[in-house]
Amino acid sequence: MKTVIDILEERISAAMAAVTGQSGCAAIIKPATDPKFGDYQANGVMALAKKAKTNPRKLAEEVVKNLDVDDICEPPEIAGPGFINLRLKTDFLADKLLEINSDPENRLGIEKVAQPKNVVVDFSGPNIAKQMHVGHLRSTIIGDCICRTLEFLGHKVIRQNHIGDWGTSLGKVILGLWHMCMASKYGGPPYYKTELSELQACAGDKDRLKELCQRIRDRHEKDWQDDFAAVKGDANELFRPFLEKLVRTPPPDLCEEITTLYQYVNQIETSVAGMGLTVSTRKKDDHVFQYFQIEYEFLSRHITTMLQDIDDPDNKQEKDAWELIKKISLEHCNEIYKILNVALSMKDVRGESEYRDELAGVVEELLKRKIAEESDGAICVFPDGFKNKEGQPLPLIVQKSDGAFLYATTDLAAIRYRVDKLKADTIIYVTDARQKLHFEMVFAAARMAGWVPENIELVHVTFGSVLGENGQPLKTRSGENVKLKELLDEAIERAKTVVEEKNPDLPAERKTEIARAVGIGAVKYADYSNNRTSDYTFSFDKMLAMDGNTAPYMQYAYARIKSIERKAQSRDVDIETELAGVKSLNLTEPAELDLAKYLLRYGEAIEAAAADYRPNYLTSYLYELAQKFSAFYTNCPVLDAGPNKRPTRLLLCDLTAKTIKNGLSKLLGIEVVEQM
RNA sequence: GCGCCCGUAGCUCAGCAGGAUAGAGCAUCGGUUUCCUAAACCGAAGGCCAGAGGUUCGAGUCCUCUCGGGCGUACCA
Repeated sequence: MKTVIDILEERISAAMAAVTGQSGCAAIIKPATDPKFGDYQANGVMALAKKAKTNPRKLAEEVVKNLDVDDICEPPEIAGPGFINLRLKTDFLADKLLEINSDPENRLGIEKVAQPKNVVVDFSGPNIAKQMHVGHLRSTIIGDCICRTLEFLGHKVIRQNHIGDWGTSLGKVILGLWHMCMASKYGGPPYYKTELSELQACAGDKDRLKELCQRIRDRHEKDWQDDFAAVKGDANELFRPFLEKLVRTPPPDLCEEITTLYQYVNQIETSVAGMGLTVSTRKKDDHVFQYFQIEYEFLSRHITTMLQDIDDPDNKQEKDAWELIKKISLEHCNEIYKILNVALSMKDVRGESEYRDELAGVVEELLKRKIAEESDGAICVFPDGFKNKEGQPLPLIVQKSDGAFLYATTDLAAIRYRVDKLKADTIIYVTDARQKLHFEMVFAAARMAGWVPENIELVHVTFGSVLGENGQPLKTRSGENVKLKELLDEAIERAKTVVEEKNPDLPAERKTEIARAVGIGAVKYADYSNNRTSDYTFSFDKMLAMDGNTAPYMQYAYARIKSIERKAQSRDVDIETELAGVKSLNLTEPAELDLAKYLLRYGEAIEAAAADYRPNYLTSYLYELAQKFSAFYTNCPVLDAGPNKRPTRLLLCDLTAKTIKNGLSKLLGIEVVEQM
């Protein structure tokens, strides 16, 4: 079923073409700005008149004369400088609603696209060295919504969770695990926890900090010596056995611990920077270990290089640690995805490490084809049109002067994979706006290399930050990232309080269910309902409010309809039979007509949302629909309506419920509840 | 310095290809419950769309400049 806008666009464009003899006239149909002008308006005639240098009103008259919309609209009216105002016929409305009602596929009148595309969507992409935090929320849920919407429209969507599993942060966690091992031999509360807060506490006090760092370093050195004392080699004494045990039986809080360990190592490295402290480490030379002192702040980077040489059996402990971290972290991510109701699973994971064998080849090919060149020791691509501070060409660095590859390299390898292996027609990247320049350059480089033919579309879908009430990016009081799990738990907890208050008589199990749906729904809906390009202020109170454009309001509207259905059953009204038997509608009340017209516009909202990848077009539509339903609900009794009205009203209720459910649940991944 | 994004009601935000009198929600004030969930509905008030020029029959929307904010700008992701 075509959207009303599309039908009108077609008809009026055709009339415009007939009048002017030009093809490709745009009618520019929009919803009327005021109900008194009708339901839709055509704005295109004025622009056309301007081009043709004729009187717009006269042209509009000509167009209307050539226009055939009798089956859809009342006679069109010309108004103002040349608007064509269109009012839908009630019969047309009724027919369309009946058509939606009888759709066996239950698509609510939404057509699938004629030519489905292969769309790769790169989203979420958490770094597995850390737990997911609030910074991952937007990419994860906006990406999910994009996938769901495109899928609903009939495209083939390939989700790619490009997790961070190959960078320096992994070196930090591996080092962190070593600390965990060392701490275990001391007994008592692990030193890394106390030292982490100590380090944070004396961040401003240089002397104390220096003293503390020296102490940490000395203990580290002693531990290292102990670990290597017995057997010359590779941490055979303590770390290896510890790791093996950890892999066999990981403690339940290991994920939490990994986050702390990461923070600890990170904190040490920023604290000791420039202090000249060194510790022992080893390096492999022809399968023989060499021992040397390394600057403390570079230790984790050194470990990263060993990790990156993972296929060397001598680096088995790094490999084991890495695999363990990855497993634990992904379990955590999956738990979050499940809570968030995000359709992302292990099979969608294809992280940085998957491209590790291709990175050298990427650089090599770029060099061979003179697309990349060496500059200050680094291998760079200089795409046209990018300048640095001095106005010099800005490089996209694909290999650092120390030989390491960067995320630009990985992204290029990933693009090749997505084009060649996944056969993408469109690749969508859902990341925050700060990476705009990076992706512009990566896209440019990929095009230069000929890896992405012109007909393949590369899209960077950006979004703003989540801010706290202070207007700054949302952080905990101590300045850390807010863990997503904790944030979601709090949302559920707060929703629980409200359910408890509003509907204390429900069974406990039901209350828990509702609290989950409402709490998580509120967080997601609040995000979706904002324009994704702007920052937004996170507020539990606002997102959980019953009034306004919130998830609870939407869920409540749905629950009210379901309540009517339950009531109907108790009155022996068989809704299904009654709806299936509806052959004609009786739309008369303003609230009925208003709701009916709006139900037909779902497709417009989806199209707009999909075209610009903007979930807020969906929430706006759904909210307005729920408002129109609420007005209808208060003005038009359903079950007590006479036999000439009840089927019509039941149908309006049913289609509204289906639309809300489709929008919330299918497209936004927000659960609906039967009762609230 | 340069580039990108942003500045709309007291607050949080919409405004989709330039179109008719700029819209919601919160907060404020006032009304509605013998009737399907009042977690609701109806109404009032609230604005020189940051400022100044320009293009146009018409500008929140396009162009130029100014002011104010955010982000980015060679080896982090």
